[in-house]
Amino acid sequence: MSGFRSDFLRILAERGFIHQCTDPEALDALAASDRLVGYVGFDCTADSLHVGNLLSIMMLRWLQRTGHRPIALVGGGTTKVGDPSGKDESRRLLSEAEIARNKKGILHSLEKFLDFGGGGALLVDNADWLDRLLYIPFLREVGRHFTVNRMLTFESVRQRLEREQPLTFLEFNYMVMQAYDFLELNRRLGCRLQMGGSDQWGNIVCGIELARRADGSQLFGLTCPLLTTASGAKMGKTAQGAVWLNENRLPPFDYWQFWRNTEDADVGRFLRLFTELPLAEIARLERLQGAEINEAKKVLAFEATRLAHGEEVAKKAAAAARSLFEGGRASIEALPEIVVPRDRLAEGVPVIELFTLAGLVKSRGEARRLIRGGGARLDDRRITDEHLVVGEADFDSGHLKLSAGRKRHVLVRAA
RNA sequence: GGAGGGGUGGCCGAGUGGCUAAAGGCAGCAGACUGUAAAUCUGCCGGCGCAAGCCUACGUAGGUUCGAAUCCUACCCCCUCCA
Repeated sequence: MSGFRSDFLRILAERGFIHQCTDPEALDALAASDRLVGYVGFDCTADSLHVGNLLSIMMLRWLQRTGHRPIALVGGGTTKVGDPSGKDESRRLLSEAEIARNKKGILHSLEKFLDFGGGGALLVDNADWLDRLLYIPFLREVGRHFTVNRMLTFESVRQRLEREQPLTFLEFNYMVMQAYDFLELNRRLGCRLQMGGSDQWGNIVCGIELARRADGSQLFGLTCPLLTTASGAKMGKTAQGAVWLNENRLPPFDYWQFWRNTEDADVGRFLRLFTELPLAEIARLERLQGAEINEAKKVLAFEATRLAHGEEVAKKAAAAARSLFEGGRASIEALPEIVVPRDRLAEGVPVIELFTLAGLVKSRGEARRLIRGGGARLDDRRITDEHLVVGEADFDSGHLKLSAGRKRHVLVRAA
């Protein structure tokens, strides 16, 4: 598979992005000779993208870097329907206002990775065409190219039917709409390629078939593997939920930490997928053994954070981690922080409450347990008294560091 | 339409009148060991409370009882077999 002539496919193949691809030779020839337009769809269910979307985002980024044009499609229209893929239950429907807010957040995520400047990447919303469709004309133009027989064979549909879980007609239409998106993007913007996770294969192929039947044009599909960690856990999920790309959802320091705590066995693979370091450099890092592999993890954390949050922020996160874990001066400015008014401090605030405010624990009871278990620290001193009250006197330096375990820290600032 | 089985904490899954905030497992959190890894071991793991205790919770709504996840009634949902 590595005999690709185009930079785009060669890089994706070398770095491990390619799971399945329709007609790779023809796509390669196209990418080698022309400016290719390709897209990925993101659904609109949250106001930030997360690490689970990162493979797709990186594919778009490489598309742009190798001289082609990436399109990010947000599913403002399809989100009103809900994708049955892989879900065993229907998604809840979102209101227009929620969708608008989510779109803004998604653009914020993407802007870090793609250049939306003139002639560059494009952000489109399929609501622009889906909202205006008329039922009868749509059925006549598009619906006639789909057979229900074929639709029933798709994995997402079959699963629902086999488990005898309800699949509404609304959801059943999801693949038709996604297929139509591809057709529409091809007609409007000359888009020839759709990429996505391997779970999107069926939907993508649907679009390719539709375009062939409706317009006689050849479109292409490319999917990336579904990522799991070496231990088999789903990539990008932690205890607190998804690993978000937007800083308002997840502090950059925590993002950095997420990558820093990668399992040994995943380091090489992740460096290839989630950074843009040269492969030779990655090969060198990957060969590090024992404790030395920590160097590779720091590089991974820095590079990944740089892409998502910028170089300055990545440096701060790295510095904060260094001071936290490797001693050295207090360079803790990148830690997540909360602000407590001075007059409240004057009255005295129970530590238990501080931990709850900082979001390090979910309830006061959990804070107590943390203290009893010896996992709570205040400026690196273990807290032994769960009734401890923090007052203004504890804030000579203007801030106080709360720690839950070795890895989770929040800075409390007096204001 | 008929017969039977079932809905329990984030998930799986025991529990058939008080000893049940509910066994066990998974996931999670913390501690120890390490390399901020993995594996292992220990503790914790509904909310409020210093505690005693109070509140919330075993599909939903009622009822029986001193006392119900457990018994009764109705309803909703799911599964298996038959027509």
